[in-house]
Amino acid sequence: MEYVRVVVNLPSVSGEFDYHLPPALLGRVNTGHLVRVPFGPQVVQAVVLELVSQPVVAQTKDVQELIDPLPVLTPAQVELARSMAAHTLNPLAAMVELMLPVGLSQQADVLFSLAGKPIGAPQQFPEVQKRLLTLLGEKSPLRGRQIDRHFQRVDWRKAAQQLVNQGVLRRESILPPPAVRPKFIRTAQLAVSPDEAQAAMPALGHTPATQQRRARALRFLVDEPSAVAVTWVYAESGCNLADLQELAERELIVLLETEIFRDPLGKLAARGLDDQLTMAKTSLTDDQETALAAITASFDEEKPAAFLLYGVTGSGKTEIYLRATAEALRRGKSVFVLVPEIAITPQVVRRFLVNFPGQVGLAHSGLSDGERYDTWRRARSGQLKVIIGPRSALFLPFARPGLILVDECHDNSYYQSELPFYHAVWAAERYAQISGAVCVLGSATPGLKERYRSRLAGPQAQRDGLRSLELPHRFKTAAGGGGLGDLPPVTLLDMREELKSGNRGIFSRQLVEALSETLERGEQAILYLNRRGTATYVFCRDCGYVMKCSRCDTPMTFHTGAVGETGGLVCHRCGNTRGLPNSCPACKSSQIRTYGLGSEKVESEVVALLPKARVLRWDWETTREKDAHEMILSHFSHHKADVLVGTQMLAKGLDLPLVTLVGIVLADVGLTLPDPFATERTFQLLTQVAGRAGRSERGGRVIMQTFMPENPVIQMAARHDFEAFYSWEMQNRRSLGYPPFYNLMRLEYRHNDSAEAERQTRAMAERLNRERGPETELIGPVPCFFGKINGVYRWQIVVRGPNPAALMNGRVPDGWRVEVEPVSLL
DNA sequence: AGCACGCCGACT
DNA sequence: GTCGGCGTGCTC
Repeated sequence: MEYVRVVVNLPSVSGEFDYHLPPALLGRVNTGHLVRVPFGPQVVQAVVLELVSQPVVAQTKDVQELIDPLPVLTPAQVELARSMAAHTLNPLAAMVELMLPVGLSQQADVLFSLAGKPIGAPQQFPEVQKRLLTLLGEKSPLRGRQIDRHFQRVDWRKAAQQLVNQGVLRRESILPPPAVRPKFIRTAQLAVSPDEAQAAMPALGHTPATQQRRARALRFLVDEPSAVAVTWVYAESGCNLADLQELAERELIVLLETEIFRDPLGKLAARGLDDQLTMAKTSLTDDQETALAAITASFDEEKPAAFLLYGVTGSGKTEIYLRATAEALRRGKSVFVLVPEIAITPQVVRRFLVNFPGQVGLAHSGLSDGERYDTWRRARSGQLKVIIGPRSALFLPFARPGLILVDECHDNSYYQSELPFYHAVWAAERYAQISGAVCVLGSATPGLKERYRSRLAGPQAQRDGLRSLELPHRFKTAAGGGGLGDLPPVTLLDMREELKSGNRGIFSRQLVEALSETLERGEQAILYLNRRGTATYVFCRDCGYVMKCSRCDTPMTFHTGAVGETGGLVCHRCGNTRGLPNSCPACKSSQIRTYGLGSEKVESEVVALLPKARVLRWDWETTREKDAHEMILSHFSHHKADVLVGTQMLAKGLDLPLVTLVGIVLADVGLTLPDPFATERTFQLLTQVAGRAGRSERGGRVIMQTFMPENPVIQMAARHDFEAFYSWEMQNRRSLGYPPFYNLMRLEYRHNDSAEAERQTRAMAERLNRERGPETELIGPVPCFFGKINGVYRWQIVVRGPNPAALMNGRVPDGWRVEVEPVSLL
């Protein structure tokens, strides 16, 4: 086995390449190792996929170097990466990249320097070349990426190449070393017995001041049983490094370099953790026992199962996660806990931290590269046993995964809707199969597809099924109190009637009344609106013209905070802003007004109607800053506000026991979108938000305002009737040929010129039509629903069939974005 | 990602 | 006649 098959770290290169192992590396390189290899004219990083005895090509180059003595990927991860690449049509390198910590994986670069050749009259060079020569005259050599910073939006590479051809510049391919490194601190430790140290104290320096300083340092170390950071010694004794070096010279102490881990949990732990969050001492309910027993039993099966844990809000899923985790740890296995967004699930995170102290790592976007790298390394070395985080947390390198939990598995944040496209729930299941782990998908509102899969029978169930576990009853939560009733009753409120009776406000009279009663009782309320901004549109009452973003063709939204004193318009696609128009751009009428409502508007209305209410707004706008989620949530849960006004985020699994009223300001939003998944998303959001009410013995109620009370989706959501919705929507999906009955693939083409985007898309449609089988059909080509983003036009084709991805022959055509099993067709 | 090879338009 | 545009294809 003197050859390796590698994937090179260039995200758009999809192939696998064979290299020869030089004698010095023989036996030291194996699957998962990170190496440096020559690739064409450049030097790049590569990850070893496998050892091979015979390369597929006659000529092979040598592996240059082993970058990290330990593998950066486990064999199971390599298999997962290959499996994901095949399923999503992404290049293998892009999947491997997901698994490497930022900073460790380095892209190749070029190094430019002056060749020392005398340059004639500099003015004979074009502008860009002159600038390059000046730059390199000041600082040389420079890496390509450093030069990039000096030339924004200017293509300097061609000019540089010309100078290289003329012999004025020299260039070489380089591979920068990893940008992250283990962090070390200097520590000191007593090297002699306390008595010996005591004896040495009088003669530690020539002057009394020096002697006393060194004696204080030594005395401090006598009291410290283990190595301490030198900065501590400095602080305690006023000594400096020279003093400690002198003490070390005399062999009274030793100076050490100790590796420390940048620990993102430091801040959390310092805040103190509630011990009421430990696993309930009380016994589980029968349903919980049954579910836990099934999961536990599966650990010891030859082929561990994938479960769908369907539990209504407050039914105690977290308790099962905790106990299943304990079981996995007892078996020496590690555990992944995937959550939609870590900032929104502080309770779940805390409970894991409290129950498994020192073994839990957090992975999320707020970490620095160093913290991320250290978390990754601690997972690799086995110091961490449990990882909690969003979809990317699945890719940390545990040697022996035993359990993969996906909380709120219906949540769309598990799908990465940008390149490279992938679904973390699919990956979690696949990874569990590969590594022999148990997979548990938990949700209060499982998706149609998961539910369908949990009800398969026979060989289909064998191949594609989920084992169903149900927690149909609400449970006494750790944070809650007494026994709980059923899900809260929902009142459907016909807003057309309100209009007819002269109420033109955004709240029905019943909702206002319920709000004020709730606050009088000292309880809390949530108002949910699936929108941001004060007004959805600015439109002309004379001609109907709607203000749109010039770059995106998307209606702009009014925000009081944007664009100066009076407020202005914001495009939520691209962030473009502009002021409010005084007259209609189309017909010059002055009757151009804001129309619609958003969370800002809801907030100000509540303040106007109930001046004493303390209102908090929680939406994308108010959570831009770091830790804003936690601050808003803790503020509200400590009852420092009475009403929480918010958008989508309210639907996630919050536990707010004082909330007894949920008002859904407009349930209709989302039901009219041209997307086969919009109905399901809306139903899930509505039921999730409704579930926020009455999470304690105080009970609760929901008021759902709508302009279409006869709409079956709204009615079923109001009844919490999952079963009815399931069969209703399954029938739709069946008759329209959508998942889970057929699979979809979405192809998108983007271009500055709309005609070109259309032309390309039509050409692709023709090709697909020629190659498709009779069971496969195309929807489109059509412009996307969001047809223009940031000045770029988008067209798409949706392919529907038993296996539409097969049409691509494993590759995405140049310039196309292809989504296999998309979660939205907008 | 680079870079080479390759085939069509405006210049020393 | 060449310089150079970027289309296509390859890198073990």
